[in-house]
Amino acid sequence: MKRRVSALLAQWYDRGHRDLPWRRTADPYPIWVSEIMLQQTRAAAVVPYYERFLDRFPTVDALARAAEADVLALWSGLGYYSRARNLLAAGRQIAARGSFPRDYVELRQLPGIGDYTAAAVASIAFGEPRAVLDGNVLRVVARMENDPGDIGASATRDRFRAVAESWLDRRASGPFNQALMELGATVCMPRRPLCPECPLRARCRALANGTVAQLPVKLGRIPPERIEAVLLLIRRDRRILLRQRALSEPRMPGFWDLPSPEHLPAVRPGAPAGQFRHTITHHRYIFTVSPAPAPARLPTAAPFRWLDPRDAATIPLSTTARKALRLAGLL
DNA sequence: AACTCGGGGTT
DNA sequence: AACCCAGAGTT
Repeated sequence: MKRRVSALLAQWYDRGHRDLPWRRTADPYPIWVSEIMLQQTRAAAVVPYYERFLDRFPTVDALARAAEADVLALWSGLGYYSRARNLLAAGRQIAARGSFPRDYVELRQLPGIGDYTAAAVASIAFGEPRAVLDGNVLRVVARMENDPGDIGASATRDRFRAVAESWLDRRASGPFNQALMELGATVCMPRRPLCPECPLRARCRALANGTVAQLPVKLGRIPPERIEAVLLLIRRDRRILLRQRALSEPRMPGFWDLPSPEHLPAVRPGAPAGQFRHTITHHRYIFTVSPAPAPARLPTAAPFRWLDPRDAATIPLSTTARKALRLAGLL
């Protein structure tokens, strides 16, 4: 007697799963916010940001009225800041329109909502029968089917999506999708998966073939690039000199950061106070933090301001600046 | 299809 | 040091 994948998943999920805050609501707005924060970000890292964000912006109208700098300040440290900008832009579209999008097609048109997020919100909030395809699902499908296709290739994704859709419980798509992702996150993990505990082990072709550890296949990895840079720690009384990144800069436009020597050529950096590492995608930065005397006059080419570290949570401050201030014992 | 996102936890 | 995470936008 072969039971459906969805039945095996549902029984396993109902026996116990992580208690995540966005699973306690049926309101599409917080579900949407959670899905944006969860893009390329682990659930455990999202939880405190999610709580703070919804405390500050409890409704889509409250979000729509917010200043972008305030949204970015709450996002500061979570990374991938275009998510926050797109979230705000989409929230303003929704508020202007007067109603929350009601299905996958409408959701998919909003900035920051791609195939995954549209399917996730549509299924979890509205019960629409859409299968999600995220990193967890790709891994579970690759192993269940023992499929060595490159998960970065569109042909593989189309094939895997068809499998997920064939499993989908159309009457309970939200719980089904969450159960499948939960399985990938807590049992069918990238390394050292817990196959003996897996509710799908009897149907897993990779387990039967002994190829679990080789799946999924992901080709075309980019080698990391090492970049060294200096951050200047310039103090006046209790305050620290910050420089705002230009709106035209590709990375983190509008964010406040510590200045570097190229921004203040007249300043002579002192002996380093320390170093820290910072990684994003394939860039590995090594920052040296150097105290320096305040310049007699600040250049006018870039906007500067003085920050009392106690106000650090109120502005969009880069994580590198936070790390530097923490290293210096100022935060 | 390739590339980028100035994160960060886990192994 | 890899690996990769409830991905999306741009070129």
